[in-house]
Amino acid sequence: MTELSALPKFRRRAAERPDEVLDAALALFSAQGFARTTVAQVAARAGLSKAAVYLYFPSKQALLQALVHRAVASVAGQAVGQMQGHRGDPRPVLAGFLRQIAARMADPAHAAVPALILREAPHSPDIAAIYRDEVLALVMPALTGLIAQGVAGGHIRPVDPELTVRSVVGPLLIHVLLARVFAIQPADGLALDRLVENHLTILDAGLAPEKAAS
Amino acid sequence: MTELSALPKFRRRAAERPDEVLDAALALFSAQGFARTTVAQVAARAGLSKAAVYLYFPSKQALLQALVHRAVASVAGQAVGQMQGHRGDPRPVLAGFLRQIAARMADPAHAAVPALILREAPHSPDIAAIYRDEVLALVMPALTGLIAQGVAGGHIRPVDPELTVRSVVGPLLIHVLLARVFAIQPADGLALDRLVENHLTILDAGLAPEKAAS
Amino acid sequence: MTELSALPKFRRRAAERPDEVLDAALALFSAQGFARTTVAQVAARAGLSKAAVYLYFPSKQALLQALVHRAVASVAGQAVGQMQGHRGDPRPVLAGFLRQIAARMADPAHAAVPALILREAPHSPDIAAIYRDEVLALVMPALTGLIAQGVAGGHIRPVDPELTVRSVVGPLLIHVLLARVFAIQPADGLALDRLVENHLTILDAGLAPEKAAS
Amino acid sequence: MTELSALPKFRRRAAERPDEVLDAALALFSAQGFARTTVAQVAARAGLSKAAVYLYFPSKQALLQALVHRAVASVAGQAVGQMQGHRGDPRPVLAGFLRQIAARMADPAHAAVPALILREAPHSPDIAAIYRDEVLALVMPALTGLIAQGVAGGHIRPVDPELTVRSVVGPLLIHVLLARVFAIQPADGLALDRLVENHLTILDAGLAPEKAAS
DNA sequence: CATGAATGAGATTTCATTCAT
DNA sequence: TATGAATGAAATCTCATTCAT
Repeated sequence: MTELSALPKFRRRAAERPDEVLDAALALFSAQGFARTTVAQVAARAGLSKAAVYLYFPSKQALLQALVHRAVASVAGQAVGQMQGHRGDPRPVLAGFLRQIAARMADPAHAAVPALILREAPHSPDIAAIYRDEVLALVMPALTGLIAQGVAGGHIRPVDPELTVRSVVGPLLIHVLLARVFAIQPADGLALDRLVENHLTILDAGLAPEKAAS
Repeated sequence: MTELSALPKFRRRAAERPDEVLDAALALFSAQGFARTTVAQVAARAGLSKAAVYLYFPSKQALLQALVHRAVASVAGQAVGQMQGHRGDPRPVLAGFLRQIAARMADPAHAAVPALILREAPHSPDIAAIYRDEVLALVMPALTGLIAQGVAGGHIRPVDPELTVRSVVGPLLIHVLLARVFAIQPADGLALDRLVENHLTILDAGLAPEKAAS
Repeated sequence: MTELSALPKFRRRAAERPDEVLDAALALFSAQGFARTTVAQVAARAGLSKAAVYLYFPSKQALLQALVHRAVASVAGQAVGQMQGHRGDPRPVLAGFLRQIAARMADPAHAAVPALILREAPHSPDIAAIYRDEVLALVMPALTGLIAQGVAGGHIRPVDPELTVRSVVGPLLIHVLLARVFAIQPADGLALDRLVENHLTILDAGLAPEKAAS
Repeated sequence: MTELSALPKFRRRAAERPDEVLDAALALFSAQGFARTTVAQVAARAGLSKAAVYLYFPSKQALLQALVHRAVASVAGQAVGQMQGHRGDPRPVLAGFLRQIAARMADPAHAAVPALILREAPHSPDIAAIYRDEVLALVMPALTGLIAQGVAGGHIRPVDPELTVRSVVGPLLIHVLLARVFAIQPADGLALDRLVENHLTILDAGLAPEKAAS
């Protein structure tokens, strides 16, 4: 499967192993759910014995946590930076942000973890916490602040910044959810680009300050 | 225990039993997830023996299906009727629709089933199918049609009706999801009303036809 | 396996089952030790499935506890009664007590539980506690009190009552231990009677008050 | 690699290693029992890798055997010598022997092996055999012979020498067992000295030849 | 209609042991 | 000599499901 000679049993490459195991786990957890996936399946997919999985992760639950951690690391920071210091009309920044998320969601591998979290979080408070603390706690306030600043500067209509965040990102997320969970999507496929542009049209006008009528 | 005649001890009301079982199942599935709930727990909560559950439902999976069926039964029809024949600006109808959903979501009992479905659907194509066929397949086209008609009549901006549906309902659904899954909500609680009104403000302007300037 | 017709699978007699399981467990734990005995072995010996064992006992450890409890119930009371109110020379009572224990120890079934406890107690504080609290805490003070009263009344030499208890019962217990653990015993078998009588000879003289020589 | 020169960090003294492993094993087996102790724990405590343990001992069971062997090595000879050729009243020799054992038992490190053996012997005939053959087979006959000679010489009462051995050593052993297993001991601690002296008082009188009354 | 008793088939986790380096 | 990596074989415990009553 790799290269050179075929070493049947022992392969001894510890450094890569944990990641391989997490890859296998992600694929299976996403496809079947955490509870329905057995450690044996993860091991088999990673090309290891069950016991070897426990060499790297102390429990099945730890596997899930490590998985989420790995996926979540670095996700938030990128986007937040751009918003932090922004002054002026927030709409271009919001547009950029949505397009960025859309690009990420287009890759099923990236969409898999949030989907997994959405399903497992209710039963695993720790899983929910990881995502809440490492992603949402950073991104949501940044968005809220961005909008608040826009309102203050008169660049956008006087809306509730915190609630408006939902109006900004909700449509994109629901679009992906509908497609992934119920296979409900436009005839020409996921059409994320079109979805984003259509939504931005509405958002742009929806947030525009009232025309100071004469 | 319920009706008129006093048969307090020897209650043998066969007709209500299945519903009681489903009530128990819903509560438990919602709280712990389908896979983590045992038939024994459902039976205990319904005040029956495990075997009795199998008297009414042939399997644990059937329990879930029946549950979803029951919840979904009449949900769609109500809303669809109002949209079906509407002519003119769709925005008031959309507003009414959102307020209706919001009212329903405010009751945790009503929000439970969609949340459950969201989590179980990926692993149970049949569950996804029930919801898709009995709810989404009715509501989504109705909304799409309503918007298309609004565009055609010049009441709203020329948007893609199918994609705009996401912009209409997404914010509300994401709001509830954030609150339920990650406990992320405004300081003053779920604030569904405020969310809807804030969103409608944006939506109203966002969908408004371009001012024919000059 | 039992009587009448051969009912291959279901036997339905719940009342006797727990005791049958405990019997099986005692036999196996005694022969192989607790850690080396599997629940599967216990189940097989009791003529049940593994799962059925868990129907009656929530864990393997609980099996051990129930076992000890059952064996220990009522053991202490009998002997203690005779000592409680005794006045006068304690030696006949001690002799009776030792003969009673010896008779009990002659039956391997009775000796098994103390032997088991001796081995498992160090790792299972709860097991040690059961025996300590339900047997030793009753018998040892009774013996101590009996001897103290004998000393006070001048019937026996002024010995330390608490320590003398060891001199009374130690030889018998060590004899059984040597035989069971190392198969070290007289040529003619366990010879419990001879052991007790020989020990009583020594004890009788050993405890006798000093001849108040003239 | 080993010799003279000071290599404080890079210590590679192969010769001591097996003993260090046995030390670790003894501590752990005593504290947790053989079955509950893992080879990994032993290795960790000895500051080695698991595999290194297998370099010195072919199996976990061999570890236990070596342990017992080492502990047992010189134990017996000392005491036996004194008894072998004794002529005259055996009681002073018995007293010396008991005091010697008591002194040894006062050190938990010395008491650990017999306690361990007591627990593991029933499941490991080889372990029982080591102790039986290398300790008991020497000490018990020596004690028996000593007593027999005392009886023959009229120094002590005509008792059964083999059984009387139990009366001599049993109390001491039971005292230690009660303390170790059930934490049952005098208020002022293990009090081994007092126990021995109290027991010797009884034993002295108990073995004394009948007063040739007139 | 209802249930107590029972189980087969697994799931997670552990651990003594081995081997390439 | 020493070890990190790996595993086969088991052990405990769970659970959906069945059947005699």
